[in-house]
Amino acid sequence: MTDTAQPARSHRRRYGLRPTMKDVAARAGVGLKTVSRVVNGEPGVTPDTERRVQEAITALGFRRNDSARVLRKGRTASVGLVLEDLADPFYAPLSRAVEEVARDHGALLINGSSAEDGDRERELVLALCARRVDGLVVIPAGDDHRYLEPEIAAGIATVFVDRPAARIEADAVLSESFAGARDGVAHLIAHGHRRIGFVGDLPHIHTAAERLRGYRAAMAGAGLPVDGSWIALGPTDPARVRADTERMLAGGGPAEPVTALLTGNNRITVTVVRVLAALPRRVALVGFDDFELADLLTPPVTVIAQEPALLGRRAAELLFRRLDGAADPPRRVTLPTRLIPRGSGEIPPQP
Amino acid sequence: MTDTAQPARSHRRRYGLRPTMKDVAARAGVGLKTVSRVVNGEPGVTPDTERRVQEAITALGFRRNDSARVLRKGRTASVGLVLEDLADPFYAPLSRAVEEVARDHGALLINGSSAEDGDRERELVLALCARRVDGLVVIPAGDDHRYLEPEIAAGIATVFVDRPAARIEADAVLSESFAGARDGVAHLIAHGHRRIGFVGDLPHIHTAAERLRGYRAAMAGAGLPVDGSWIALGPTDPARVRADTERMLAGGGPAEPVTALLTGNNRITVTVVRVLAALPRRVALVGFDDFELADLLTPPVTVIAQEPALLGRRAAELLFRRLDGAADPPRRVTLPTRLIPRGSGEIPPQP
DNA sequence: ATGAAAGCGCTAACAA
DNA sequence: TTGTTAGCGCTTTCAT
Repeated sequence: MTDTAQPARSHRRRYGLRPTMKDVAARAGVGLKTVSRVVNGEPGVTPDTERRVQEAITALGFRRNDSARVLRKGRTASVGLVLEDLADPFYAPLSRAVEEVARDHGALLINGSSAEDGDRERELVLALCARRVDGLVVIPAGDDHRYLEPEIAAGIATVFVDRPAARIEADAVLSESFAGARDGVAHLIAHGHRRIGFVGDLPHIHTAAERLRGYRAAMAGAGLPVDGSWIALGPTDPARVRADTERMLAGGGPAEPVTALLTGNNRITVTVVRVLAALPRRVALVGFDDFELADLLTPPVTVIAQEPALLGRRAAELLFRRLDGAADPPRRVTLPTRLIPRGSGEIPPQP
Repeated sequence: MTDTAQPARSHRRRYGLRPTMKDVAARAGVGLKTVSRVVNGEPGVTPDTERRVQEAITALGFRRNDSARVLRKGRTASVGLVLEDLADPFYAPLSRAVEEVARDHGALLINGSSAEDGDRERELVLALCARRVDGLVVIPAGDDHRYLEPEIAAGIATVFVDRPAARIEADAVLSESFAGARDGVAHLIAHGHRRIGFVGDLPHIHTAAERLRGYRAAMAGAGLPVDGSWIALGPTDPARVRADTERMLAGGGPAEPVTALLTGNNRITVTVVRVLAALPRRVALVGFDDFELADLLTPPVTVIAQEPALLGRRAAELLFRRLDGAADPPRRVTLPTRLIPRGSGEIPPQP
């Protein structure tokens, strides 16, 4: 028996009487390298030897230690994904798509939520780098990614998605936020609205800024003035959105209240839908991002749809292209959005 | 300069001119161990030496290689999560909660989707074990988890969540599927229904079987017969659910059509809501799992709510308790469900 | 306070 | 076909 000397091996982990290749080799009566060959399916082992090794493996419950393998080979066959919130219905399909592509390339996915906090993003990214993930897909929260420069220089491929990197050149896969928002507002204008509000995300977030720009462009393009009170930017949490929206709809200031709204993302849209549902007056609504059940609400919600799964897939594909050696300069891929009229965006202005 | 000899070091990774502690030590003019002390914040380094080491670290862009560290220390400070689908709105908060707890314990989360396929689950779990994750949280898809025995024996703590392990004793955190379904059906019966259908998941899935059992128990408890055509089990994909539901609502057989439905999970509920929305006749509905916007539909959907985030948190907490050495026998934690009446479950029977 | 040596479990290079 | 040796980058142990 090999495993009787337990107390003497106090340097092993508490539970960890993990057999190693050496143990397997001893048990099978072969050399270490032969075990390695069998475990990795390399050629040059007689069927008979292979069988004996396999037996030893199952008898001992051997499982190759990938940490050691990684240390030797340099590649971890894993990629990191850093996003804002795993539980956000917009990011869930994105992360699923990244996982799918990673799987096709034999890689595991390690992921973490930054909670929209730049410091936490940095901490997470660096932890992933310390683990030597082969590559990173990042939905950035921070506003300065120079901390990634040494990592990228050291060979950790990095692709940003949904928002571009700040202060460094890097691959990015984005949706057309500007054009999408502009088209959404133009759609409302085409339906007769002249006083249109925008409830958006924090302005330092790239997509939020772009969508605001799109909103302004559409208004300016139609020669419509924009009152300051028609724009409410802030965190996505429901209380803030609710308060801002109610304030905007109440009017009260010198300007008359808006008759239509553009919302900056799916979380905001859902909260605004709740506010509007409780309102006697009918207010038109176009929401950025599609969301489940939008078509079954009353009225069904008109949206500017992105394809989160496609964002994720494209980002991951680009990442693996880099890992395969593609060395052309950083590229920015942009995916179109699509306006889906469902009802809420076609409500005419009501006083 | 230290990094001029690039071509000679062909054994390094393509990009990977990663400085090591040795490089840092050379540059700072100190010993290797001193660098290790600084990097890990261990005591016994003069402020002056520490400063020199820090300078070398930033100058070289050094980042500790955690693979090597893991190899030495035995612990990876990471846990694995295997679930059915990252993008499922039920599992997203669960995985988020696991991540949160892991983070509190300084661990990273590695996760993968099994796509409800037992082989893929096994493959994923074993890949995670090979990476020597400290522990695993598993939403099982397979029906035999004996393959995990050597891993668990070797010290990889494992907690099952949402569904119990099959054919092994292991920790599990579950919702009360039986009682929840039974109460949901009892609710429909209390509102006058006598012909109630159940549209559920594949019967080999533990929760699906339990919910079916709950359905039957409630019907039997009220002395109501159950026609075979009132039960439709199968995969969650919309086409199947739609077809089965339409068939059930059409009646057509010897039994009269059902006047109310219990649906077995959130994905199924959403599809059934779509079917019912297109129907002239009003059919009562109670759905297992709460879902976003259920309260804004017409009618609002009565649900049996679980708390996915709590499931995840409890599972992760139990996992880390195990990792901290808790060695009591496997336990099964059960969380209650809550019936939330919103309208669809209170519709009286219509012929 | 600091460093030298050994070795974690594996793979690459080279013998036999 | 099979085995031996060196060493991946780090932590541990033990000297100094």
